[in-house]
Amino acid sequence: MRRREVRRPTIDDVARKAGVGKATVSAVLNGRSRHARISADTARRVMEAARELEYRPNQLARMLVRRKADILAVVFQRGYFFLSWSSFTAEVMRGVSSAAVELGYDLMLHTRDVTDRGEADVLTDGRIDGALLLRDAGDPLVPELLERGFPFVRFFSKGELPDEPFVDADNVGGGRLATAHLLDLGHRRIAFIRGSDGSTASNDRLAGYLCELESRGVEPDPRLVFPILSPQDVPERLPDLMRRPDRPTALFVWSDDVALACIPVLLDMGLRVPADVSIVGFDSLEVCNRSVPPLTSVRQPVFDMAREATRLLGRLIDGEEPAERRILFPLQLDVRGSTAPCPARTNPSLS
Amino acid sequence: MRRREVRRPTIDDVARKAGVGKATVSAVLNGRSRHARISADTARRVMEAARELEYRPNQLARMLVRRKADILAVVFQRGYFFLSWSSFTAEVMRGVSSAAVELGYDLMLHTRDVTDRGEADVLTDGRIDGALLLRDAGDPLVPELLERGFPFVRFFSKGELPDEPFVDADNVGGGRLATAHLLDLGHRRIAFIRGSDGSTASNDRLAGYLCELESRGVEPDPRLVFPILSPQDVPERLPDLMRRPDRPTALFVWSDDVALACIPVLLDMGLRVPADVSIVGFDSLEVCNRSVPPLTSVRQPVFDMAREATRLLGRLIDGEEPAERRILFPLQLDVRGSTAPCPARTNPSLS
DNA sequence: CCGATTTGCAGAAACGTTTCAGCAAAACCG
DNA sequence: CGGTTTTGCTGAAACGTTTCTGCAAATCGG
Repeated sequence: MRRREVRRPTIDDVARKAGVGKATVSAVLNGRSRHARISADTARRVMEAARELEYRPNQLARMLVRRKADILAVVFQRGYFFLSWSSFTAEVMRGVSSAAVELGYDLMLHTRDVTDRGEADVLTDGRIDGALLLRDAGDPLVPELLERGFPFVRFFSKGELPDEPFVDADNVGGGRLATAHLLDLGHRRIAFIRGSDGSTASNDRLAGYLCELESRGVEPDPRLVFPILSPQDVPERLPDLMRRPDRPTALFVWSDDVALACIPVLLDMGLRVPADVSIVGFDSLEVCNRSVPPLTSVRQPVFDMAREATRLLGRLIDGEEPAERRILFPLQLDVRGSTAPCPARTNPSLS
Repeated sequence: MRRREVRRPTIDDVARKAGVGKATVSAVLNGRSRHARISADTARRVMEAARELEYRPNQLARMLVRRKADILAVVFQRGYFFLSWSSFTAEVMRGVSSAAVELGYDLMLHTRDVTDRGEADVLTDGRIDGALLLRDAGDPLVPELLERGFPFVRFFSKGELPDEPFVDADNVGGGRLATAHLLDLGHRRIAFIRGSDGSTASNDRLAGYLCELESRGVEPDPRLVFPILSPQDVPERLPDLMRRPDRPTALFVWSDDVALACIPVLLDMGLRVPADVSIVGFDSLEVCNRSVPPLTSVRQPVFDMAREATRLLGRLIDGEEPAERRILFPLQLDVRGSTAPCPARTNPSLS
């Protein structure tokens, strides 16, 4: 596919052909001319020349001089992006791209394996106007970007630093909601399947779970807080929890993707859902309706949150001082088919 | 987050600080100096100055003058990317990014809603060195790019034009493999669930299915070729096929994602898998092992194919004339638990 | 020790755009 | 009609790199 060495026409070619200066061409093509007022006749000539030459401005040159790339980066936890892509991630990307289209941005995914130090460099090297960050708590990238004054918004995790813009859900409240639902159904041995240590979302949900248990006078059992980080790990890990003699009668799982992976594994162990074990997920993605049984889940407006985060980033890039740079979305519970009253006989803690 | 207006240090600043010309700085930092030979002492001074100033070259300027962006685009069928992201897509991206890292490329996803005409313009505007295309048959973008001499590789679809580089699997062979397996199990009423009309992959698998049926003397029934384009559509569409009195005893489904979505729906209809209905998927992704029952599927080396396509693209960008610019991967069948011998009594076409 | 070669570096051009400052000509005002 | 403002456009500077050309100084060969 030898690259055809026909030089693409430049703005000079258009200017020459139309018999005007290139400043005029630029003004005509960009419309927004503060200084230059263009006569209708000249504009027509320029347009015609551009059309005939099939002129398309070189975006790199534009970006360089305008100091604006019209590109946003989406930065996930290192390695996360392609390792454990999930329905959740897809929904995030849908929300981001929906807003990006409206604001006129393209999206970039950084895949190069860079050191922590290098990561901030890569983001601030001019090719990108701002970044959406889905990163763990205590990430060194965040203070680095903040210090450099590079526009970013953290989403689906809580901002930790003063002045750090973020969009998150009320995960503590969500944790309470799910736990309260299971308690109301009579469950007492409720396990919380948590995610990564660094995930503020998972940690907040855990906090809500503990808080609700205590406020209802149920003693939390630390052995019922059980980490499963990804759907892949479920077949191997979950049986460890469920084969205990005092196994839980309900699972509150930090993510829909993990919760959905639990169902076939439980079935395989001879445990029916929800007759023997109730499950509550988190996010309430569309797939929750398609599982058998449909998954009860705390609804997080993932699409809207991603959208809002992107718009906030847009405002920050434009140099606006948004009234609210820390946005918290409320949560609510979608009760579906995966939760049922606690089966009295199989619960050793009841008698 | 007012953008700190500290000007980033440029190559001039480094040159001044080190007391050398900027050509020297460039030579030192890039190493590969054909013309310039640098003394060890000068190199040290430059490095030191760069470190002290925390100098990071502006990539835009580099890209402009080098006429190289070190960025690859991944271009899916319009709208596909975020609408129906799936395990398959994730695997594709894993393969692409794996090769991209090795070759030193970043990845870009185009999300802006552009017209067909505009799409080629966006790709060739200088921000990107080459593109990986996952597009339907007869896509107007392809001849456009070919004519402009822009480097691209089509993957997971068959190249149609002369000289068009592509990486695909032997889908006809795969279709025969799956169909033969079901025929061997005694099935005669085998449905083929096909994807989009434009998908060469789905069409080739259909061709293989028809070919194998005929070569075994089984009359193909056109009513058993049934389109379901995405997992979301399964609950609504599949019952139409399976409620017929002469319903098929086996499904050969064009994609794992759709095949996996069929299992709960069939269960819901009271049909056991594989006792009542056998299912064969396509791709044999890792998730096939995690379903209940595990999904029999034609294995397509998605990761390797994506990787190979990316490497081919790399060579095309470098202006090499690769020996083979049309790569076809062979397929094989992974028999798992979702296929079983045909149940004689429930198949009206047998007697 | 003299011419030829190599070494080490600097200045300037180039990449293709946007934007700033300027400048004639035309239009306007009293 | 003389001065001010507006109109319509142009040339040059700027963006921050890489790379080409050139040129002294150092080294080498005999």
